[in-house]
Amino acid sequence: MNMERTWKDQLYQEFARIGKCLSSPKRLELLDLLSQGPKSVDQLAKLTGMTVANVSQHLQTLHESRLVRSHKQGNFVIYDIAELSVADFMVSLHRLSEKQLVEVQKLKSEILLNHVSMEPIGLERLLKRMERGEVVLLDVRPEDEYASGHIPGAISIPMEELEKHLASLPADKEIVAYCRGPYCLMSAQAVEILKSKGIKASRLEEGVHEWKRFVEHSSKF
Amino acid sequence: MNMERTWKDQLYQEFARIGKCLSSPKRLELLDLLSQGPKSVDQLAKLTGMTVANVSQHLQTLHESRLVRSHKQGNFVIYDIAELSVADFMVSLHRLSEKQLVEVQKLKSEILLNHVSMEPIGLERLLKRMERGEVVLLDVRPEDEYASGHIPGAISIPMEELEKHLASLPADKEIVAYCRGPYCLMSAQAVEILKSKGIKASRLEEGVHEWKRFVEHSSKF
DNA sequence: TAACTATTCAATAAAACAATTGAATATTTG
DNA sequence: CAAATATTCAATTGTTTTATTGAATAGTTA
Repeated sequence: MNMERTWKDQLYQEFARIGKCLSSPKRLELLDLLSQGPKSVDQLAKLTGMTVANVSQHLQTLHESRLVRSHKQGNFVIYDIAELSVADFMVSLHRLSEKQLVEVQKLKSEILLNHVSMEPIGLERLLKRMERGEVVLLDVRPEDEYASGHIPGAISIPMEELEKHLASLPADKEIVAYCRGPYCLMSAQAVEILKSKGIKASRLEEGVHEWKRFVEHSSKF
Repeated sequence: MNMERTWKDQLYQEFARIGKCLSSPKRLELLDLLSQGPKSVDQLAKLTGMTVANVSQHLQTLHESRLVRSHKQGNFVIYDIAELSVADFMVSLHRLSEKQLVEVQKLKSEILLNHVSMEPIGLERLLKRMERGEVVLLDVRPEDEYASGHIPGAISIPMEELEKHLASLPADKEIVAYCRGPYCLMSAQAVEILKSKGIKASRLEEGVHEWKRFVEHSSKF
């Protein structure tokens, strides 16, 4: 049988291994969560609403395709994305999905209508205004996610502690809140809380990886 | 039941629709071929070694996820990628697969060992040498693929016509051949033919989309 | 060492998928 | 209008995949 054909078949078989990882909604959610920082199996189970056994199984699939890696820490097994490029690839997938599938666009806009008059600020404008000291960037993700990577200049106040720490925010400046990315609602909730306290606030749709891609694509010279 | 949970489930369901398209080797091969230019169903069937019915089925899956589009032309249905970004996404997938899966690296290097002493030229060096007029870039894909997009400055001689048209090549310059990309072997075969005729030649691994990405990432200023 | 916790393993049942076949449709050509 | 061609449809089969359950393992703490 044709040599070249079998070679191609094997090659595409391999590409499809990565593809198979992306064919389950739950696995995609796991990859997104791990993109924000390492997590244990039952942390992931709680965040996704899956059973632990189920999560473990999915993680092994991802592991076999080298998209995640793990190490043992005491009783826990901590999973992490295998490479930064995996997170970047997830951004590509989100972008493509949003561009091609109206359903994604619909879902996104529909949820933001629930969160009143939320015109998001763009990355470019945000960075300019931060330079001029006009706004404060607020990272509302859990502390450990902030610790494993955040947009430079952002301060960290996890969602649950936001109401307690309102005082520590500069009263005169506008607040821009961000979280895990375009499909995470924490920042939207944060903005609502801030607004309800009379603080001027807006939402940054992008997360760390979207930011990273932005600076890489715009700062070449 | 939790509002946010159902929203996320729907959203990731949609992302996974794109993922499912990428979970079959044959569908990936179809996407790669269509990235090079529009093709009819049985053209694709011949190129991939599948039955026509099977190809048609896969194409419909891809169509439902808006990764390809089609129009009727006489008796034929011509399929095409829906967006340039689909081709770019495929490049991302290839890159990620090659980075994470040793199997892909192995398959790639093993086939290039069959093609004698084939040190490929890099894009950067190629473009410089083209500017200086030291090399001629040769596109060995079928004419219509060249017509629907090629690296600027390249001349088109489809693989099958190469031996006939050897005379039309400048005798004093080195030839660099390219084809559909890193996983297409036409350019390697072309180089072998050229070398056997005593013409100095080397292979460019990259195809049109890899080139496009290269210039977009390096020419920002 | 015993109890406890986090994770994985193994077996199962239900659902989704892929390849195959032959028939049906639509368009073109003689 | 009949024959030919390209594609799609529909039904079938065998294979993979997913979620679920309960048991097994490995490491920790009392």
